[in-house]
Amino acid sequence: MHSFKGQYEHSIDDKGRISFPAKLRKLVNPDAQDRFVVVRGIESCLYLYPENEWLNVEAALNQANNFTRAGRIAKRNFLRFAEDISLDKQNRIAIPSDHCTFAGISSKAVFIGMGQYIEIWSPENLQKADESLDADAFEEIFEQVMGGGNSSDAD
Amino acid sequence: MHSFKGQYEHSIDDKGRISFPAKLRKLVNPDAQDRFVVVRGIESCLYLYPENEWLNVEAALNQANNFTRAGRIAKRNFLRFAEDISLDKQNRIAIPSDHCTFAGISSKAVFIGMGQYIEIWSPENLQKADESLDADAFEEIFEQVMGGGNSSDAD
DNA sequence: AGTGATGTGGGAGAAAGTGGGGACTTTTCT
DNA sequence: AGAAAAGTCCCCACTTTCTCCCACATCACT
Repeated sequence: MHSFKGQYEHSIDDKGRISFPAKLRKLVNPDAQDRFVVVRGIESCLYLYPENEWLNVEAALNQANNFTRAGRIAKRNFLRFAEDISLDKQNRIAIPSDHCTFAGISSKAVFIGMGQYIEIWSPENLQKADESLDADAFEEIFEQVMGGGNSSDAD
Repeated sequence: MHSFKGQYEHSIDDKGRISFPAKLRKLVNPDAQDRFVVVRGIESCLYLYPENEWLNVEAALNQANNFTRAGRIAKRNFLRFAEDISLDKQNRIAIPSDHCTFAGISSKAVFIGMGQYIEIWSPENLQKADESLDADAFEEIFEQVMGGGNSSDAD
């Protein structure tokens, strides 16, 4: 019931607000309604977690040991770029400016449903990522990811 | 539900006061509201614990065995540099000057939410720490942590 | 075509961050 | 001991940022 999918491009106004796509909003778990966490993604994009999904991430981070160097680094570099945001009465979110800069987002942003979370891209970066991925590589990656679990593929 | 996250840079005035970030303040447990403990961190930064979290630290330290060298050292070097501080009516804290010296903090300071506690860095030291962080190693840690958090991907 | 939901823009008020003055306490120096 | 210096805490004030609210245009559906 709450698996995000689809792609939606919206514009950003002068105050840094973006409409949250209505179709995605309908998929958000009611427990988390209006409450999200944005965090820097691995590629040049942002991840948006509804609160209920974020709790899983936090649980994983809390297992990192604060008194080992690797544990602290992991935690610090993940949490420092995470921030709570929520929808306003018009179902918009305001993305912190640091995060916009990181993701190269200025006047438009693309939401991509990714199952448990949502990615936010600048159109330019998304296009670059698309271009750097040729069709063969995509097929290979797809096989690698899906091949194992998909037994109907075998015969 | 009160897990600190985010990164906020604030300036320090002539009297040594720093605004405590509003977004972090909203995450402080109401039991501890306004009351904190600063302590020297392991890297060149300070740790800031809300009172309720500090009690857990104290409890852990009290379990350290006083009759082992490691136990004594851990306890001594943590407690000796710990100090109570609290927010003033404008939600500012005054960091003791020797703590500032230790962390190299002069005109600006960066707060980093670390889950149960908060780190305070000088911008310079933080940047140094960032530069010494190997990007590939971090990505590996990142995937490891995130992979664990996304266990609900299975269904 | 009408109606309601959705995406976009702007104005006003509230909140956050910053700086400084003044009263009071504590420390230090002669 | 007494005075000067430093530190602490409260109040006030200003600027910037955020957020709430209203308005309007567009789209989708019946």
